[in-house]
Amino acid sequence: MKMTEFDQAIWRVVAAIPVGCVMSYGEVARAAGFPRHARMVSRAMSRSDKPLPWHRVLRQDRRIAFPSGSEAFRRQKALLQKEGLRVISGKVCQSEQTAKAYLDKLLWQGET
DNA sequence: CCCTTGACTATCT
DNA sequence: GAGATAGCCAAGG
Repeated sequence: MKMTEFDQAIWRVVAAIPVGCVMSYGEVARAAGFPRHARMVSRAMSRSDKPLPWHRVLRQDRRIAFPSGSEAFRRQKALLQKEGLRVISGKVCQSEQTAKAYLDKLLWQGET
C-alpha cells in the first residue's frame, strides 16, 4: 500500500485520541501539521489497514459525518456508545458535563 | 488538462 | 439556529 507522510501523520494523531474523547477532522489535520486538510483526513483513515479509532473523529459541530441512518452512521454511533459517549440525534457529548449542558439547553425553558 | 466529488469549515443570511 | 455559499485540497474520470 502506498503510504504518504501525510497518512502516517494522520494515523498517529487519530491513534492517539484517548478512549471516550473525540476530535474534529480539522483538529486532527492541524495536529498532524496539515492545517487545511480536514477533507483529506477521511481519505487517510480509509487507506489505513491498521485498526484506527476512526469513530472518534467527528465534524466541527460534533456531529457524525455520515448521513443519519446510513450503515456507517450506525456503526460509528455504536462504537462511540460502546466507549461510553452519548449520541443525541447524531451529536456526540464528550462527558457527563457536556451532556448535562446540552440537556440543560433543551430543558432550560423549564428553569425559569 | 478541466471538471466533479467528498467521512470538511467558516461565514453570511 | 438552519440553509446557502464559498474556500479548501487531493483523487479520479
